[in-house]
Amino acid sequence: MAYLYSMQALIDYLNQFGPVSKANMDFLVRHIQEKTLKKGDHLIDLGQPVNSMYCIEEGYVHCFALNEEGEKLTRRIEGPISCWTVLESFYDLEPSPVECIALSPVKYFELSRKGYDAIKAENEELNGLISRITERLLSDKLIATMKYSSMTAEERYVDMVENQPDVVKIAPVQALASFLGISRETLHRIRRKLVTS
Amino acid sequence: MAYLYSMQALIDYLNQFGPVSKANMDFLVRHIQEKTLKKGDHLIDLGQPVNSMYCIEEGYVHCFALNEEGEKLTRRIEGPISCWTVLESFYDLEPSPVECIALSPVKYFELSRKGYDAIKAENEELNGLISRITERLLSDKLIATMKYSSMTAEERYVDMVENQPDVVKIAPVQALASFLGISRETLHRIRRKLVTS
DNA sequence: GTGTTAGTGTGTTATTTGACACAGTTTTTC
DNA sequence: GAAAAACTGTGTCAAATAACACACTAACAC
Repeated sequence: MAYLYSMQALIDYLNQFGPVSKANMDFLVRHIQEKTLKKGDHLIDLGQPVNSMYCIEEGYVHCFALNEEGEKLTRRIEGPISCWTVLESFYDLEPSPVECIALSPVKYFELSRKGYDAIKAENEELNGLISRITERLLSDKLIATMKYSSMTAEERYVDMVENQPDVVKIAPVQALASFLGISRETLHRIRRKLVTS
Repeated sequence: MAYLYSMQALIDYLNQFGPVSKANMDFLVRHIQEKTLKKGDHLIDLGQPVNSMYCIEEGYVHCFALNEEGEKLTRRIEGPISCWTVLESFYDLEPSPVECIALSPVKYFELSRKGYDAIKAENEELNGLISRITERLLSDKLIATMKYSSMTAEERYVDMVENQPDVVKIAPVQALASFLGISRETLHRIRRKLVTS
């Protein structure tokens, strides 16, 4: 069985997490769907349960909650290539507190909860792989979040410019500012200061 | 085999995460040590690798990093009863970026990495239990951290007063302020405002 | 117990930030 | 491709915050 080029990228990504037999990888991949979004399409709607995990292959999605005034509070801007979901909804079967919309044309992989459960139940090697991936993704995200929380907005912005330059380029200033926890004016001041210094 | 009363509390805590046979629970518990700290004792030293997971049974520990000026930046204040460790050190075998010191007399349980690995390797039920616990603790912590990051310092303080009143009582104002990401003066203003209103 | 140190309450001042305003630009829509 | 909508840059001003200063209190060491 040969894979589409794009699926091969996902397989390479998954193989990072430890050895898996060809048969098991085939089983896993059969549960994953490749989908696309046009700019502005909704990946996740506010208030709907999130029953899938996602892995962006191309493009970016903007995930945000809404405050009382209807302003978008950016939770994350996801791009290639990492697996993610809306944790509080996926794990606790709650309605999603966030809305996710494509900022650009997007190609992504989707694994439903049903597929996720089937893979975990299939055999020991797959169960172990999924556990390792889940733990690694959760702990990396937590470490990154804690690191970010002890930095100033300016330090976080500089970190993003260095580590996620594509996100900084493509994301609307308002979304970026909201993600950094500051107003767009303050982000503007930071940018002005950084270019002149 | 009868357990000490205190160990029974830990067993009850672990049983929340799913059914485990008596034999397996015995096996698990044999790898856990109960220890104590006096106020001011170091649980984790800065720069040392963290090779254990902890579960506080009584008392509180203060975990903090130091900035360039040598000021303590509070990362967490841990009390009964939850399992935790210094993730970035435990998972990546790095030197600990934080120091953990007892704020009061402390009784705690310790599970070494060696014990952790032995339990995971013992059999399927224990491996599954450890995975479920790890995933649940990581995802809960991540959800809480993300929730906190979208709140103001005042909202976070009110949340702590409601959900962790003991921590608010026992923690030094400076540590609490640092945890909330504000100066001790600002925390003082928030407190004054809340009592008078 | 007494001196020393660490921690706390609170006022004043300087800095930073957000809110607002508005013109200029880009993107969408028909 | 013209009109509308959304977004961005930038100045002014008001509010919030950190920095500083210092008196006061609690904890600790001897």
